[in-house]
Formats: sequence, C-alpha cells, structure tokens
Amino acid sequence: MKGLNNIYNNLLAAYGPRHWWPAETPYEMMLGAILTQNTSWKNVEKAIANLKRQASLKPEIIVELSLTELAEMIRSSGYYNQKAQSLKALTAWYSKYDYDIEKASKVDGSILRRELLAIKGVGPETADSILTYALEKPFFVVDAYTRRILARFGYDLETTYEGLREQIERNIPRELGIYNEFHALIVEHAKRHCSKKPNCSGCPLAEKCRRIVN
DNA sequence: CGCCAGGGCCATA
DNA sequence: TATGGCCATGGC
Repeated sequence: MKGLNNIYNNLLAAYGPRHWWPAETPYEMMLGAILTQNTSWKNVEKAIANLKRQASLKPEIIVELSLTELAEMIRSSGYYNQKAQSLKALTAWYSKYDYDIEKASKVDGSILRRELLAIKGVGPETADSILTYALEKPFFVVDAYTRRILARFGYDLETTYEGLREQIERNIPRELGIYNEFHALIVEHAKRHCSKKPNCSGCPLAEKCRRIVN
C-alpha cells in the first residue's frame, strides 16, 4: 500500500485531529459501538441521550433493566431487540472487570480481543473499536468507509476483514494515536466526500490521493 | 416510494 | 469462504 502514511497526513492536514471517540466515558463509548452498527450516528445520539436520562448511562443500572425496557430506550438506533441483548452481553463481560476500564486494560490486547469477539453481537469492527477507543489497545478499525475510500483511491485490497486490517497495520506505524486518528479521519472524509455512489467530483483529495497511490 | 447509515448472526453450499 | 436473509429506525 504505497503512500498510505502520506494519505493519512493529507487527511490530517485537511480535517485536523478528530479526537475520537465522541463519548464522555469508556462505557458510553462501548455502548455506542454496538448502537452504531449499520446505523447513522444521528439515530445513535438519541438512544444515548435516553440512556443518560433514564439510566445515567451506568452499567450498574443497565444490568437491572429488562430487555424490553432497554430496547425501548434505544429504539431510535434500529435493530433494538438484538442490540438490547448485545448491550446486556457486553455489560456482563465488563462486570468481570468491576466496570473498571483500568482493570480491563491490564489484560493483553489479543486476549481482550478474543473475549470481545466471543460476545454475541460483537463482531470484528465493534471489537476493534472498543479495543482502540476504550481499552487503548491498537487494532486498526476497518469499516465500510475504510474499504470504500481506500478502493476509491486505487489500492488493491484484501477481501476479508482480518486480511484488510493486517494489510493496513503493516503499512502504518503501530501507534495507538495513529490508529485512533486515521479511522476517525476516514469516517470524516467519507461522510463528506465519499458516498456509496462513485462520485469523486468535488472531492478535494481525490486527484492528489490517486497520484500518491499510483 | 427506494436507498442508505461508522454490522453481525445464522443457515446454506 | 462466500453469499443471502434477517434485524429496524429515521433522514433524504
């Protein structure tokens, strides 16, 4: 992936540091990762606002809620029955560490990743988001935007999730800060200039990035 | 009306 | 391993 670092630097220059993830606490970040699955962030914000109002967004309160109550609070995020169960399962996992992100972070990253992937409703993207943005373990977060943008710029990409993640990780410095910003910048850029329809007209970086890659 | 949004699970071949 | 159906709201 020739020039991937250069692509990153151009995105950073264009948009500045994003300082992700948009959440006040690690627990809020983790729930947000579930809620945003295949769902616009706008719909997630309403769900999070409800959880703050009605459960103070505390795991000790979430565990006491019935599935029906929880589902109703997150209704706006879609798939609310499945996601309510996923939030419960994730919270149950977190309880092993006494709802303490510092305790969880003491565990090796690859072990945490296996634990997260064992939770029903947590797939590779959600796991890597939680690892990077809550647990501070660097695993590059691959989402639909990542694949679309890199393909649009002209890279030849691995087809599987793990394949693409490792391909990217081989081509940028293995640093938490880089992983954190790069993924956030990709989302920012995609929302503005990389819709599903291949419309690169109007994208301020399209030409430059294609030159870097080719 | 259809398409899309910061996926993942499950059944099937 | 790679498709296909399913989950579901809200914005456009």
